[in-house]
Amino acid sequence: MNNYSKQREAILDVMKENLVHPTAEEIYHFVLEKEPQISKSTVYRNINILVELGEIKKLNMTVGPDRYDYLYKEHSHAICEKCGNIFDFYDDFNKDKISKELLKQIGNNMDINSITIYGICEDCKSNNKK
Amino acid sequence: MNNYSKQREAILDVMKENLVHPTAEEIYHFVLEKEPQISKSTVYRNINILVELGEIKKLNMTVGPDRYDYLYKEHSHAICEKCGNIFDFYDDFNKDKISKELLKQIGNNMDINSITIYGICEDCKSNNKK
DNA sequence: ATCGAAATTAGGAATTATTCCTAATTTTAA
DNA sequence: TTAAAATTAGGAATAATTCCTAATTTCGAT
Repeated sequence: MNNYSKQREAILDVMKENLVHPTAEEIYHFVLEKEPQISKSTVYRNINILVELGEIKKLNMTVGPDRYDYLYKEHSHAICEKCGNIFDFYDDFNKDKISKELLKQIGNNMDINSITIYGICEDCKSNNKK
Repeated sequence: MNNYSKQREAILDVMKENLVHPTAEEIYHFVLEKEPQISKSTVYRNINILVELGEIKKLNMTVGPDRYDYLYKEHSHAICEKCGNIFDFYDDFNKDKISKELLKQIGNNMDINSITIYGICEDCKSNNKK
């Protein structure tokens, strides 16, 4: 794994141009405009490779399919569990502190990749239908 | 939604007895021992209801299907993105502080349900095959 | 540049995870 | 006790993703 292909480059370009946390399906449609005969399996395979290479991040969603984010700058995410909206934010609670706390509590020295806050956003709270 | 049924009670019992973050499929198999003719759709439907009622929590996984956790006590999760292991831990960085930070940065007063740390655990770091 | 090995591709089949549908049964509450 | 509302089992349908294969592209050593 790691040979050049214009398909993989087109996918990464799409991720750089669209900072909107697209799903795999959405990435596929964006890429189709650059590479009209790319196949969906190629898109899925390369998304996984790019995640593994650390070029993009996978966002695990509560509602709907997973989403992806290009890491132009280190940041965290707050995700609404009702509407699925994703809010980027820049945290100041540092990883070192959490890292030490994890080691103390679970006895496992994890490398932290990201911190995600799950909750209910303001709009969903006021549009409360329950 | 909210009538008593022994099926739903059996699912909640399974969640209370198995603090191992099971998948929906695993919950189905555990429940089968109590309710041998329960159907998988009933399990899925009730899992979703119990999540909505706040009795159990859905854990969004990077690898594999989603997992569920009975909330015997408020806690956070650290999830290994490689092996899928879930570590429960009790954080001391309080929600209020993060809440205020979110409001300041994204201008949205979210209710925080949970904080999840995604990373790579010690075992996966040392068994590094890359 | 040329050639063989390794990696990647398109396209579609297969698989996995979950939701939806329907008629029958169970629960509720008046 | 009874009718309305909720829930169920079972299976079909859908959604999301991975797998398979033969053809093509890329790479690296000449």
